[in-house]
Amino acid sequence: MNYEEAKNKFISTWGSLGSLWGINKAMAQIHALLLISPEPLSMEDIMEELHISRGNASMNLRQLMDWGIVFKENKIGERKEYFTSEKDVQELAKQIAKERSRRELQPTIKILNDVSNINEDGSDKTKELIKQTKALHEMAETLDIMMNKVVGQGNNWITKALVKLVK
Amino acid sequence: MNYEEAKNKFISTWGSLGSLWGINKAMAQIHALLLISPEPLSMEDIMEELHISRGNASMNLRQLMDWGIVFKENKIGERKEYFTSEKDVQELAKQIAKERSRRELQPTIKILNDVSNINEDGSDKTKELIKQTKALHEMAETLDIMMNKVVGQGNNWITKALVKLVK
DNA sequence: TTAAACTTTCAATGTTTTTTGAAAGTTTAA
DNA sequence: TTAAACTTTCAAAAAACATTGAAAGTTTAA
Repeated sequence: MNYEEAKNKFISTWGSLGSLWGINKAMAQIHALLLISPEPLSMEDIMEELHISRGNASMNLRQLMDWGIVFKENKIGERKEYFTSEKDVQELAKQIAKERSRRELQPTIKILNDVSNINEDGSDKTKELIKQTKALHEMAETLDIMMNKVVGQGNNWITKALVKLVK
Repeated sequence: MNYEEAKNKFISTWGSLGSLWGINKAMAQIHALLLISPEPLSMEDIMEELHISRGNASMNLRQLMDWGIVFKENKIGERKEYFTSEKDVQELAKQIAKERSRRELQPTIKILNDVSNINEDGSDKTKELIKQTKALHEMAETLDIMMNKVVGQGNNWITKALVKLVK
């Protein structure tokens, strides 16, 4: 496999993986491209490499910046904007975990909490609803703590120790 | 909030969360319904509760069984098939983690491995591609271990200890 | 056997999401 | 100021994905 093949394989894999994880293909592909690019790229560069339209590039770059994993960069003496991705995968994971917690997990936790606090009326179905949503609530909170405190935090020794322990 | 409201809220929340996690809405809703149902339900019951067609119910039930989180059950003397979900959320998480590892993470790890092993040709871009895919490969393997060995395994004391440690 | 009771399949249809591209908007240099 | 260089927005088109429902398939009781 030569460089071009490897690059394309990586970009398209990352792209289809992205959609499984709730971000769209173009967004994931732009991210993949920036991640392996030693130099910042302009919007023009990105459109060309990935064969996507200007609008598409613009919108997805914005989303990536909202996620905090892609940044604008300005070359002195140039009007054009350039983009780079967070290159440290530890930091990348931290940022992604943090955002997914905020966008998905926390709203879910709130609803699980509301639902699990309805009035116990003695019926089987109410008991089951309360029991199961309580259990999910507890699990979601554990997961939330993991995502915010364990992933990518400076205390990465925890992960290493854990992996050694269970491997 | 009464039982009906709470139930509907739970089902629709679980349904839209599902699509964020890569399974479709009907599938997630069927799962939610079975999770809080004290009795096994027939396909008819499910179609009625969720207002979905027979075909839809059939296909998504099959997928849930493929994921190993929903089971067929036969009532004696009855021809009809009934369905229940895995009720233990710990076991549920284990099963989901295992399947996602198998379906998504492991194929990705393989590709990251292939890509990170291309010939180093001395160019900056090749160096960067190798460096980044190696880092992602390592991270993906750590995550894979976590998903298969830590989540839901009998050794749940690990999770508890970890949460206490970092909370 | 047969036929009733049930489940599965799949082409057609409907829905949602993504993408395009051209017009509107913004910034900067002169 | 103006106009060139660039970015953003958004309605319309395309693509992807989910759902329906009727026909085909399967199982079981008699």
